[in-house]
Amino acid sequence: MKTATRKDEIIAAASSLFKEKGYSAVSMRDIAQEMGIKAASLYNHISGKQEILSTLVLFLAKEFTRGMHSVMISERSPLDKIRDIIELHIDITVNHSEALAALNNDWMHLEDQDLSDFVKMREDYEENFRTIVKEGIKAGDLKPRHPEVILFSILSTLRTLYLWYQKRGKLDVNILKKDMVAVLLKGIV
Amino acid sequence: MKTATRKDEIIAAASSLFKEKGYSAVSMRDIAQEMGIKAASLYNHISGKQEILSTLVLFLAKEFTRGMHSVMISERSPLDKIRDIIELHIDITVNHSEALAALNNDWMHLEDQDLSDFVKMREDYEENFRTIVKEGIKAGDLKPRHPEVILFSILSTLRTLYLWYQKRGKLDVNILKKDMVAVLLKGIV
DNA sequence: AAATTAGACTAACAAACGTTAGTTTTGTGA
DNA sequence: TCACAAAACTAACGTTTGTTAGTCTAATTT
Repeated sequence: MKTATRKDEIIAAASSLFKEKGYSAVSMRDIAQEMGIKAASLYNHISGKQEILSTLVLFLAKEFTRGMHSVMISERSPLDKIRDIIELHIDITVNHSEALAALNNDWMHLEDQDLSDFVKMREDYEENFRTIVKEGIKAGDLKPRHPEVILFSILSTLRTLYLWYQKRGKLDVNILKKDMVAVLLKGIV
Repeated sequence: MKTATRKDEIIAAASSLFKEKGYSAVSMRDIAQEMGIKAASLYNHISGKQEILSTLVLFLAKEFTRGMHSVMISERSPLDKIRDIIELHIDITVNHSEALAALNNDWMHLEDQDLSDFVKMREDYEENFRTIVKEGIKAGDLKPRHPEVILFSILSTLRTLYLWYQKRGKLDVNILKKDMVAVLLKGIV
């Protein structure tokens, strides 16, 4: 557990502001004020506003990519893989709830290589998920519904979880996982 | 069916840009360019950027509020009311898919009275939904799960539907409703 | 034909933006 | 105590921002 550098502190402060107002509505002066310093001082630690965003977003994108990869190479059933993906999202949400807003809402403000890297990772992630869903249907694990609707309903719930997790007073992670898996897989009626 | 005024055209152009980059990242010059005119000309039709946002967001918020109200006063079962709410979201998504991005992501840039009006409507909407879910559980219509988790999983799926609706080539509305109700209520396994 | 109006235009404004340059302060190790 | 590096500062830059004022044009109304 290495100590947080000044750069990490800036990124954390920025995350919090991005979550409230979005990347474009947050100025370097806002971030500096949150840190108790002047805007120009930020440049002793980071190269610019864009670096804050890309550090934030690409870190999380890689986290999801890595998680999906280990699910893919596991020998578990399609249904269990979906359970694992749900838990992956919950784990990342619990550990990085501030930064997830930027991942979801501000990725389009990335530039050049960072943007195309991100889009690639996101597309691959969805494609892998889609494959698992299709395998689940073929194997009879899942009901024979349109894979796209299943994929969408699970993914949009998981992607917006960060919005609720904080508001509802940080529920216990294991209870959350249990409830979430139950509702998403078995429905409510 | 009254014809679209120039103001309506501006709001439509702005919606499309807001959806792509968010309210703060879109300039009046961007909107003007989309219309093929100069930024200053926009002010012959609207009072400012803020009016575009509030027109957009409050219109939709009222649409949801009105829809929820007619569901509430109906004499249907809690389960049927939830079905109706799902269909309400799908109808609004199909008819206003561009504007929904601003509702979801840019409402916090509203000012003063508009902001507090919006927040009130949104809170009331969620509270009404929550009440229906609780009644459904009490009546035995729904499984006895935590109402908050049910509410969250349905609502976050419905709220992000606009993102998928366009990407997946505008599916048929009735099929979409059927699939959606099935997946959200009965689960996938 | 004259008058009115809707809707575009150019030019400019003050404020806020991200960022740079150069300087001063602060804390650490020799 | 001195030297050095880390990290703050002030001041300013060129751009972009939302918006206003005033003007011109083309269509519609009288």
